[in-house]
Amino acid sequence: MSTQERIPAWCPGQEWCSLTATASLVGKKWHPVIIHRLLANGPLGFNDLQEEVDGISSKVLSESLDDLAEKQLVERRVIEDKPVRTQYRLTDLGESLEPVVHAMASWGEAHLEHVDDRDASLV
Amino acid sequence: MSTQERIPAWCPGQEWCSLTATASLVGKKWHPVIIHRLLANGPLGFNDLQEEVDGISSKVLSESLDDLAEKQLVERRVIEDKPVRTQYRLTDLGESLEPVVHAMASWGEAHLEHVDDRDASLV
DNA sequence: CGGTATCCTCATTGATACTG
DNA sequence: CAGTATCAATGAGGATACCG
Repeated sequence: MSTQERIPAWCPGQEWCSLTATASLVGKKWHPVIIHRLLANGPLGFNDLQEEVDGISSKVLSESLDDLAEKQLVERRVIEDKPVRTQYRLTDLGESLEPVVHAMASWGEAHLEHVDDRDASLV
Repeated sequence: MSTQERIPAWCPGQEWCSLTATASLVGKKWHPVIIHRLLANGPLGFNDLQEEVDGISSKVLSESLDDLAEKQLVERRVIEDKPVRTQYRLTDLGESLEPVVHAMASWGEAHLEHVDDRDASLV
């Protein structure tokens, strides 16, 4: 994979390029959740993962996993038993996102929870 | 602002809700950059901010700031001099995102830089 | 079980121009 | 300086169905 795909073309070499590049990974709707689930529950099959990430369609999950695999954050491993199984696991690079995902989750818990105090009708 | 807008409706009360909620703030293309610039360079006027965030159109900057203000991460302050000036600054809630933005920027620097070693034609 | 293939809708972005 | 208006383009996401 080339830099072109990792560093967006419109990013004009600023100080914050790496920030937006990270956002383009972690900012996708389902990517942080998928990473979070794989961090928590180890390697998972496709359908297991779909249940973990409740609400995602198989199409979007498939596309997300393709994207994550292309970015070398997730590794797809086919187990050649019968019936054939598939496992998705984080690569080392993917696991290295743990602090980022953790920071995001922590912030959400700390700062969105007290919003619920004002309007606890949901959640 | 109600919980409905902060916690996405499709988020089924899972463990990772707060994660996706954070992602919906920090995952927007320009939001982390705007926050980063405001963290680094204090209060800024509209046009100053547009220069800091090189490449953003005034329309998108305006919309992003509206969004950030609505989420109480950024405060808009009109200075009633002549000519009228505007200042955008982070709220306390906005500043509390510093660890998240920092984690994202650090990860990007640490893990995208060595990609450039393989293809240093850009950046 | 582990996906593709369609089709559709809506959100986001961008370019450009214009205003008080 | 600080935006708004308009319009076009893109693409992410969702619903559903189907396949080996």
